[in-house]
Amino acid sequence: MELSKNYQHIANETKWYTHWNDKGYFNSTPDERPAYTIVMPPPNVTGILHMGHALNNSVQDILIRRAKAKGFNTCWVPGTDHASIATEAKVVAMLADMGIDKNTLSREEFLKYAWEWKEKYGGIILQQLKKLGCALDWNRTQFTMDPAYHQAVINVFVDLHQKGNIYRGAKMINWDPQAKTALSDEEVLHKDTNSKLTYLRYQIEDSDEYITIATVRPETIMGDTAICVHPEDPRYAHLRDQYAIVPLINKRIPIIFDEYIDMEFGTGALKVTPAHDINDYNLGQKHHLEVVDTLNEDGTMSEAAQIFIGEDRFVVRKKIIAELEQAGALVKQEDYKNQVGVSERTGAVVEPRISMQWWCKMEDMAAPALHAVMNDEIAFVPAKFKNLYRHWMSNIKDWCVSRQLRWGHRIPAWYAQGNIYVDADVQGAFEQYQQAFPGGQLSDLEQDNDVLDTWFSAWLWPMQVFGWDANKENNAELDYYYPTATLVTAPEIIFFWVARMIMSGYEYKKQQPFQHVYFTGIVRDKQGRKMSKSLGNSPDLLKLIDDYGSDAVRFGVMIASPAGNDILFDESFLEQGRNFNNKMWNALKLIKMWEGNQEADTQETPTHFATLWMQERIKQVAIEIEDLFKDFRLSEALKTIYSLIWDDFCSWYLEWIKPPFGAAISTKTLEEVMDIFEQLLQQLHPFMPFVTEEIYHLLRTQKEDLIVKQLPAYGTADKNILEQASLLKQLISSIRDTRNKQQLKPKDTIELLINSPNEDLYRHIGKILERQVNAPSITLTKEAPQNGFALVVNTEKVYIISDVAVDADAQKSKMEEELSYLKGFLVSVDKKLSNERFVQNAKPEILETERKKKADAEAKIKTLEESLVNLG
RNA sequence: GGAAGCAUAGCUCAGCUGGUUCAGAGCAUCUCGUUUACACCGAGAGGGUCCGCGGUUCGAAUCCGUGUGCUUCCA
Repeated sequence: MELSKNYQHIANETKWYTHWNDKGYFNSTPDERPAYTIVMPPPNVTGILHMGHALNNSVQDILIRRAKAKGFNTCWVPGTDHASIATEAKVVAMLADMGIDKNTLSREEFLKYAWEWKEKYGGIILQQLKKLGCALDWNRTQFTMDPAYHQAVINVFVDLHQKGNIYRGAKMINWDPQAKTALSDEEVLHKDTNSKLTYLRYQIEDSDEYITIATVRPETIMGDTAICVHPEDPRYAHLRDQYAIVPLINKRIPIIFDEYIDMEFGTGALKVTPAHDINDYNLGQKHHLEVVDTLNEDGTMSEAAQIFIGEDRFVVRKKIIAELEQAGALVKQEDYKNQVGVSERTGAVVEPRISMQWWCKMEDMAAPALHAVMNDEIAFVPAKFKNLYRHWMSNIKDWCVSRQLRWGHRIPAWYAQGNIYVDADVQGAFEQYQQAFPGGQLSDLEQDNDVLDTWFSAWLWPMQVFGWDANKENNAELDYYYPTATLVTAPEIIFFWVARMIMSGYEYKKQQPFQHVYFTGIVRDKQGRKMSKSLGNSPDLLKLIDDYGSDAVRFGVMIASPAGNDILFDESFLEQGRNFNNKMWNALKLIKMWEGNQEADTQETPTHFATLWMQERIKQVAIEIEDLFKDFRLSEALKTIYSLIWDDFCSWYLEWIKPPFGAAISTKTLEEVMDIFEQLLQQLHPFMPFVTEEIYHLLRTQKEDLIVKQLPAYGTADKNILEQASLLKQLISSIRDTRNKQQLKPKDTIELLINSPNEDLYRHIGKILERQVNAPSITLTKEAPQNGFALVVNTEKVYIISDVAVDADAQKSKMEEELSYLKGFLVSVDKKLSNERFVQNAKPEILETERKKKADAEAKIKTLEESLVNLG
């Protein structure tokens, strides 16, 4: 078969994904093997694949494929999240395009549109993950609004309510006036904003005196119910028990004193608006102030504002200034930078608002969850995120779980005659109601209109995907797959999701949901900016996969991204990955060429040392990789394999065994090189699954697929052979360097004389060395030749004789340079070794290496000096 | 205002438990090279006071403190 010039990724990727899938390699059912389970962080059903997903899912796929090769029964569960706010926003936008106002639709009508939208556009992202090669068990695909999932969520709500952990109450929450829903603290982003600090004067009642306050929200003055100053502020001490008059509406409000006030800020006097600021709210609670809510749910002024009723808060902020100025209340305005909270989903400026919501108490659930992470029952990778987690968990607040949306899990609470009945279904609620009111009718019950926070379903994910339900006995699947092995996610959702899954896991399974949490970094663009839709700086991932191949994309996102470190995405990483594909492809071509010209060889080939070395090298690297995987140092592992294949295998090994032009290769060597290549492909497979599987099968007929091939147990490598090879490499490099500097052409041959203390070694490496430096033969000698260019490699004295005139000064100065470096080096080593404290304190193996360094340096110095003497 | 992280070659970054076979990779630069695996390549080379300062230690890029700069999270 003719192999193409370069590796062609497009056809292969589809071919192999289909093959793996058809063979059922992705599917898992419990058996006698240990399980290795990962639940995929379910992307939003509205989502499309971006770089963050590529990184996140590459990591998971690597872990899964590696575990497969290690004999685990791997199970990777895909799914999507219904994403209340994000999805509802999309559906509302779609309706608007169709000329339909959401508010004119009944709940049922709206949900019909929403489900239609979900069926049509939702879950595209799962198809896209196939292009990335993800070994997901598609039979287990879940959606967080599937009927069983829904039931589990409802049951948890009811259960927590019965336990007294869920309650209804009016508190100040973050209100998104665009989506018209409550948000949790975690859903609010704080943005630096250029604002105006407005100074306003309020007249003191029954006097000509004024008190000046500073505010960034002049439109809220109608909601003022006090002015607050510091009790020790001499400027205002005389105002105790006085009242001030709110401009424009002439409302009488008390002047109160509280240490909360920062005397340095503004004028040291604060207008207190309990309905529209969390700090003011707390102050109001403390001083029993009236709460006047001057805003409607859509951010317009309410009746309570008395003026500007129905106009938007930001319009009013501008308009009111003119009126205040006319009324003589405006003192001045100055530029001011502050942080404004905006909704993570809609971008609208969030209003603090007092509102009746459902709350989940967190304190009790937080305790075991905190403990588990602190004592590494759940190990964070990297561990630095433990700090962040501890901080949040120790200051945890009750969780606002209700959202004023329609798309989601509707809260299972029914209202009748002023009472609330929480139950899994209306029938249950009705029974409760009848107990309280025996004559009550079913039609009296009205269900809560709100839905649950999306994370209130997501936090059950690792359990529910295996059929868990609070009202059901555990099942065999759950027992087998849970706790899951590793959760791979972004640090951004450590509170939203990770912490809450840990809490629900301990609450309901009395067990951690996962053993490790691997935090990926955030993918940024070249300038270090976060990739986002609004910036338009996320590359089109599917196009990149088409252009470079999935393997190259995986390589690109993995090569420079250790756990928890952000990655600055650069297309040159992908080029590197693509080139790597091609490198392996060409190695394959070379071997296939040899296959066409081979002959059985009974004798050991003169280059047999090469194979011996490569086999030991693989053992050495296999052990390194095993350790790296244990520590989740995946990018290090990839780098290690990359270098093993490119440098050791391609650059050294293949060149060493390459038969002379036109000559046949020994069948035995060919078998060995294929064995070796297969092992390398297997090590690389989790990172670059498609290209490795393809080459593996083209190399020779295989009984099984690489994806399911089990890793052999590797023993320890033979140190001697590794050292000998290292010397051989150094000899080759040094001699080539000399050839280069002597301006020798590749075709020019050289005569090589070597004065070596290890003459035996050259029986093994001599032939290789000759070929690699284009020397027809090597002469072992104890004499220095007259006309040779001398160089020293370790303790080998090498003389190169060629037709080119030798620049004796050049080689002399180079040797002297090296000699002085070595002497300096020897002094520092000697200094250490003669330091008693060092000898006493250092570990034995450190001492050993220092002694060896000393011996090596001395030997080298001796060799160099002898050579210098010979140079004259 | 509170907290965390980062600062290593021109660029993007590795460097685990402190010990010059760890100062490294890729890209970029320079020299040479198209003898049939690969120019998406090969052989070589150059390039860093490991942010400043102080400390711990026999020994620090690595640990501690501090300053500066950048980033992020929280309020």
